[in-house]
Amino acid sequence: MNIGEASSATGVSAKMIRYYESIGLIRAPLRTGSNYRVYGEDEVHVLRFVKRARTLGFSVEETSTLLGLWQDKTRASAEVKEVATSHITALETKIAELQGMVKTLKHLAHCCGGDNRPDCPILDDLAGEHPTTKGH
Amino acid sequence: MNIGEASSATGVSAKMIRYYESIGLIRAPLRTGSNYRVYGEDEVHVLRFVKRARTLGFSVEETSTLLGLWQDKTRASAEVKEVATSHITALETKIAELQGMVKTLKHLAHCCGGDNRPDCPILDDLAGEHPTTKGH
DNA sequence: CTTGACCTTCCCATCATTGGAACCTTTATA
DNA sequence: TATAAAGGTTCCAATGATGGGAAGGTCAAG
Repeated sequence: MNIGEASSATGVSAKMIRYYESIGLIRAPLRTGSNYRVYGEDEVHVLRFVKRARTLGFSVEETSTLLGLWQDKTRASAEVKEVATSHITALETKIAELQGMVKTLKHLAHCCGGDNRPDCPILDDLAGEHPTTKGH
Repeated sequence: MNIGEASSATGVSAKMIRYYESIGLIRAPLRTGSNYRVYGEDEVHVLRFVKRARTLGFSVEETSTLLGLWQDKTRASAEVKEVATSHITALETKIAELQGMVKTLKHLAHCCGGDNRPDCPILDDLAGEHPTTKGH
């Protein structure tokens, strides 16, 4: 299997497969006489693992840790759970942050006429004048 | 006011002030004879506008648009509302995405013993074996 | 044997921000 | 007044994850 086939078998682009190899996330595969990368089932399995972890929002660094734990037969599940739960916490922090932005923006958009007049509470807020918070 | 004072007056780092100037988001200020940037109240006001917009998650590009609308006395508030609401939509899409990740991870973490045994549903899921979804 | 699809390496761009080097200016202190 | 600290200046590089593209080698089918 060459890189293009491995790519379509895993959903990881050929570009990214080479990148993951270059940063040491995955091991360099064997090459053909004409320098083509050759992938087998094991490599595809690793790539799918990486793909899934990335889809779940783990960074490449975290994915590397998880990959190490996966390949370590003696690891404790507690270690994995620790990585996962701290990732959950980070995601929830991010979500709360975004929700705060949405809340503020929705309030401003609600107060904004959205018409042809130049008065705009959104811009007023951005400018640091807060007339919308007074009368509401 | 030099760049350091403008920075502490607005919460925008001196580095970023120079950057915003270099990409044309803000105008280049006057300079002293010794080439120091000089800021006045107007510039500080603009910087605060930028800071607020960035805090609300608008990209620099969007911030630039909003800044243009702010400085355009004849603009319609509808234009501003359009920028804001499409940003809200983007934020909500991102939130939903992150919530999906959290949901999956919480499910996996819940199924994971978190003990000293090597069995780990989280890794099993990442590896593409889905035993947790069966018995649940 | 040519064509087109694939592979290789290498460099560049993104987005917003930070860090640092090398150097100049201003201010405070000994 | 000499000097040191704190600030300014420009320029270059890195981050994280990915995409784009050029220049060139290789493989398959027609």
